[in-house]
Amino acid sequence: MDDYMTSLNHRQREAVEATEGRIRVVAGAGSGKTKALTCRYAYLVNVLGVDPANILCLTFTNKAAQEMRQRIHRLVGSGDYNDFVCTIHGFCVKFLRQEIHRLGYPKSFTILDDDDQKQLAKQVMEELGLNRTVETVGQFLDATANKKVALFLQQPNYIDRMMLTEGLSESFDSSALDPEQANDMAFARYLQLQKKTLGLDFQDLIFFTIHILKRFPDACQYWQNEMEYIMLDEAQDCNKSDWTIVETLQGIHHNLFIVGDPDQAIYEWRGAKPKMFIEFQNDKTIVLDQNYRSTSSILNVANSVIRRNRNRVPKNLFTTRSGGTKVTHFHGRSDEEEARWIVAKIRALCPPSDATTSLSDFAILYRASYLSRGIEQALVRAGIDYVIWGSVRFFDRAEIKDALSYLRLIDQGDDLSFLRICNVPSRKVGRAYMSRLKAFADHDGTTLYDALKRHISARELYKESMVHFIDLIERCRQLVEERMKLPILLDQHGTVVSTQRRDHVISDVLDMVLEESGYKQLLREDDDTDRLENLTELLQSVQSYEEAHQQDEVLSISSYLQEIALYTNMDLDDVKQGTPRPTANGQKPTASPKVRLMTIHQAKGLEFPYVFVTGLSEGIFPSMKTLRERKRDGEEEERRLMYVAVTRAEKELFLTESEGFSAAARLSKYPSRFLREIKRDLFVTEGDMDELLWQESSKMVKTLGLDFGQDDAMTSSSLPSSEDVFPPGTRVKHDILGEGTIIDFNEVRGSYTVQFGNGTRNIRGNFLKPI
DNA sequence: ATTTTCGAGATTTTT
DNA sequence: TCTCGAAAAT
Repeated sequence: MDDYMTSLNHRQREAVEATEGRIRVVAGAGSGKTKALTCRYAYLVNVLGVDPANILCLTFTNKAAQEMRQRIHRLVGSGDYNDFVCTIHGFCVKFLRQEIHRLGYPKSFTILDDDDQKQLAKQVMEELGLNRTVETVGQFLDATANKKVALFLQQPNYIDRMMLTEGLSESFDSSALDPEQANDMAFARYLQLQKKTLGLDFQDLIFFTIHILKRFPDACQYWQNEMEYIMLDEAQDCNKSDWTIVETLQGIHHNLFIVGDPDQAIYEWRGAKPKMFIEFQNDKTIVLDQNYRSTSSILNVANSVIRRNRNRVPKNLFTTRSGGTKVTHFHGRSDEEEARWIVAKIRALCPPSDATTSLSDFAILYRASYLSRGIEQALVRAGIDYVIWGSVRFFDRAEIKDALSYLRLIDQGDDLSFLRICNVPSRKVGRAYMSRLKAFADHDGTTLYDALKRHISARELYKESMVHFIDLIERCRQLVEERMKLPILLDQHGTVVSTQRRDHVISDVLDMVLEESGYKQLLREDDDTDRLENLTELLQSVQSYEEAHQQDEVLSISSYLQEIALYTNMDLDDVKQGTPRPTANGQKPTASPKVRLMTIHQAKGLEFPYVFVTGLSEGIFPSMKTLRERKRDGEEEERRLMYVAVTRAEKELFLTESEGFSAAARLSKYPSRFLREIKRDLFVTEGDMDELLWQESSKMVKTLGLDFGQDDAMTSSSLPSSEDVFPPGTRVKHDILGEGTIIDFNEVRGSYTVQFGNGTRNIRGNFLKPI
């Protein structure tokens, strides 16, 4: 601990020791922000003696929470304490498991993922006869989400009424409605169906938490009291509701420590409010601007990118490590050439025989996930191992969801899991059969599965395949019940002796249901080894869960399902118990080192020795769509994204783009403004580039009306970068006006007031040469 | 009534 | 690359 403290610089130390009150830390990229946070947590526990149960430490992603937990663990020692090191959603789940009974929900409420919501939406649309070509399921869900927000803002007590049967469950007759109303009917129906599943989506987790905090003062006070110290990471990416929760929770102790970087705010598109970080009422602000990550060559590029943003609090990152290899720009004649160059570069820097560099030192970043395609092809051709980081995530895979749905059906018998797997593998039930079954269920007021069980012998429903299906589910349920009755045996030391049969109940049931349902057979017939392997892995992860919770009274299918519910978009390795942890820079210990491909958003918070930022073309990055929809704000956020990308690099940075036609942007590709904004002498260009193309780009941008500069000084590369600001008194020469003296520099306009022989003029820097 | 097949279209970012 | 919907085949 003490060692750790001495390794901090004085600002970091100040942050660690500022435990009381409202503290804000502005932490630039690579300035040791996580170090300060984890160390502060350890300081609270080890030096102040605060109980970890009273510290809330909120992160932005599950991955970040995971890493934070591990680093804290190393500093604080073992113990079951890291309960409240989590994402905001993770906190809400913990909160709601304890408090949601106030709203009439069971504490075992489920969390609805995208697929579940789609399922619900489809059902609603089908019922109300909404044409899916007019409005897709996705659009329907977007609209529903928006309506939910509006409803919550206008009348948050709708949540109270959710559980009352009146209010939302009138019978729906869509025929006599005009389209406008039909939409609201669909919305109401959606809420009604959702309520029936006793499930909350991600947004509900937040809303329900806020609602309970507001409506039940005793609950609110309890939690305010518990949360003696609150830390909030990535505060610039929090939205209004996130802030509401955090500000409410700090209501008694007022110890709120927030960390963020307005220059890395890249989630405004989904409602983040970086302004709330900037305007945060605080007792003390600490700025961490010493960068420990990158060389100065890289940092100069980063600074010269971000200083173009007008809406920003000025801050310049610095490093004591000067020099480093100059940043390289590559211009390809086609996207294939761009990809080939990247691959060749990697080969050159990391020859197969070399032990000093590893393929895992390389990251290839892009604006949108579909851009990985071309690069992948080139990598495959060159025989370089790569992984696409966080693309198709383990728990998002169809076979995993199917398997978990079987488990959920056995445990809960709910409609959503039933709908997902009742015909997988095919039991020859289609739309017609399902609507008959639905009629039975509606009539009885039961779930689909219960209705099926009860009426299977009815003429309309009888089907041999379904008889088998029911039989299988029932046998699984019996097995679970039988096993759960077995007591946990402890010896005199309190250790578990013989729970074999009980321990493995979840994995045994899972195995049984996948085998006997014919699900595995289906995959074997398709020779789908990948998916079979995934199922094996799932089984193993269930087993390790069972082992980790051996002594737990609550070990059950539902506890397992609840545990993984929030981690559904993480890789299996992160969820598995007892697996090796990611290293400090977010790398996963993989058997063979691999180049990593990811979107810039996914790269946030990570660092790599060698970074390629690819697809730097107008319309792709910055993205045309963003520019069109959000104008200048959009452009500034894209620029911050560029800043994030650039600051990922430790040793060397490569910026690549190519000519050709961009299908997404529907136009020919030109070098991105973000490239053109960097001073030319900060990077070298490789590849065969026509200087004219470079010049053309800004014209092209202007014709499209997508340049948001307030005047020419901002759009062209004339804005002087900090290194070459002429101080007042400098003698300069102008081609036409002759020699003069700098009087002043106007930061906003990017121009100098110059005293010439015949009076003063405001002149932009690139028209002036020092004498 | 259900399943299969085929072609077209669309692709940001996350909890 | 993947998803979705419509038409053809069983």
